[in-house]
Amino acid sequence: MGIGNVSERRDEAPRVGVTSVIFALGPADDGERRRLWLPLVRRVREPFLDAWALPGGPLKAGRSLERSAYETLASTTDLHPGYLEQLYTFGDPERSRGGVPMVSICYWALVGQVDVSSIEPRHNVAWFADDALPELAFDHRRIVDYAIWRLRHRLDMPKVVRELVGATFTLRELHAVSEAVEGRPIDLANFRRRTLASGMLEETGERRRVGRQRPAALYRFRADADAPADGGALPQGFDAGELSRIADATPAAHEHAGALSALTTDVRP
Amino acid sequence: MGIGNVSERRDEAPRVGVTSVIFALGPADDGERRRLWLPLVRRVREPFLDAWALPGGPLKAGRSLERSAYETLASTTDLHPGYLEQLYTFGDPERSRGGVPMVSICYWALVGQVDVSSIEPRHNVAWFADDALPELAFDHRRIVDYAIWRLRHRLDMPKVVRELVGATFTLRELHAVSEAVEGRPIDLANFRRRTLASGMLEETGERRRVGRQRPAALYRFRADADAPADGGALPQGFDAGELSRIADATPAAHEHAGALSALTTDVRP
DNA sequence: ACAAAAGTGTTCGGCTTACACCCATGT
DNA sequence: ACATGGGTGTAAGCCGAACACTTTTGT
Repeated sequence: MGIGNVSERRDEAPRVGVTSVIFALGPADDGERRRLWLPLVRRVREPFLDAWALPGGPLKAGRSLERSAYETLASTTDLHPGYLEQLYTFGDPERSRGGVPMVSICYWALVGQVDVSSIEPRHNVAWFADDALPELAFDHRRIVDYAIWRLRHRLDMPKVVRELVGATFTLRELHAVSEAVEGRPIDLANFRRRTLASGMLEETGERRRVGRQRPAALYRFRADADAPADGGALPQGFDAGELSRIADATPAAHEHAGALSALTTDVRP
Repeated sequence: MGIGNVSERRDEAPRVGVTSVIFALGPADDGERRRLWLPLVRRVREPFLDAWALPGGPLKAGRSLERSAYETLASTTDLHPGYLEQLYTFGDPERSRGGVPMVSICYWALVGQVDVSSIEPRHNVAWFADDALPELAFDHRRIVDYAIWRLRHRLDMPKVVRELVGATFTLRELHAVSEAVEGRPIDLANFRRRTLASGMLEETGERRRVGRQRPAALYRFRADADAPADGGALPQGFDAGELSRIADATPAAHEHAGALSALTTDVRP
């Protein structure tokens, strides 16, 4: 893989791949703020041999972009995403740095709350906290930063938040999630009022006690809270229900699990 | 082009194209609100033969996505865009409706203020006002709606607004542009205060008289107003200066003008 | 003087912020 | 009683909407 053949490769037709930034919300370690975790894949080829990279795979004919992203997720994490949204398409021919010219259609996804230590380790896959990422291959660091930025701008969407807190939750739990994603402290009293005033929540009637103090009211998102306030017919992310339909159209997805786990988007086998 | 070969085509590898939604700000017709205009291309092939569609062309190897979009623009309008931003990538295999499975990387662009009636007519290219569009091929109507939505959310960016009003302008002109893009009336007095309070404008010291009334102060955007307030290293649109560099890397662009004018993204020759 | 546009003031309500405070519960 | 978290109150400040108003200019 010398430098000599770079100029030849540069004229090849670009390959198309789908790359995913996958987020999971980690547990609350000893009273600290919770963190976002994401799985990375170790590269087994040049360029960037042995570096960590975002999971990805080639775009296969006959599959929608979302389904390709879904399959990538399933094969690298064995988890089913609860939310999936297109992020950006990168295609600068310089970005593959000696590899084949590559167009990467990037997605970001949520897989819910995960106890990272309990995930069964997989070959060449590891999870990292968002504030302790290693050096990444290609321009993947930029892509991760962009994905985090997007997630932070989606905290007003029930589709997204529901995936991070579960179906029912106390306002304090919701608050903790917001602080974890925003990466900054948020006044609890004001958060409470603002959130209730949004009209997106309803009480379940039940209560939950966390420590041994007064139990807190449990809430859920109203069924009609997903209606987009702004533009209706615009490209949106997919929530768990929509994704299950995508998954249903992928009957053999689990059998192929692992087949892509050593691949990353920006190189072909 | 019968139905019989659809299933065969479905398994082909997807083609990649670049599609652009191009906006120009039309003149103020007899005191009415100004409108956005956009060029469309008449299809010369099935499917959707003779329908209007967004201009586009295949993604060529060795070119960045932006440069491909830039070339598409130059060849269909003979105008140089002053702003260019990626919109979304569409890739559902169903969308080509009998054509070859197609991935379209969509961009939107501004080409400044245009007197549509003075544009020299081109074969198979025509300009339409945004509120009087014809039926569009494929899912192009959705793409246009999304592009308009995005433009409306970019009115706080000097890069974008500068392209619509020119280098210097009165507050009333700026106000008229905002109303045209937002598609709704905006209180002039409040607009004036809000805009000045943003700190992005500075007076040129000169004045301009439009009718025969009191002349208005001329403003320009401050040189440092382009600094993104939010995320710094995130994918952004390209303004005129950055695009000129892209164009410089495209020496033969004008010679090829017209070569793509009859193409649209979702079909290959 | 009048018309038309430039430009200013003022009031109102909604929403965010900061922070003090009371309430419920188990040890 | 007291600690801990659940939940409420309140005052200050910012910002946009609405709209009345003054100023400047040419005819």
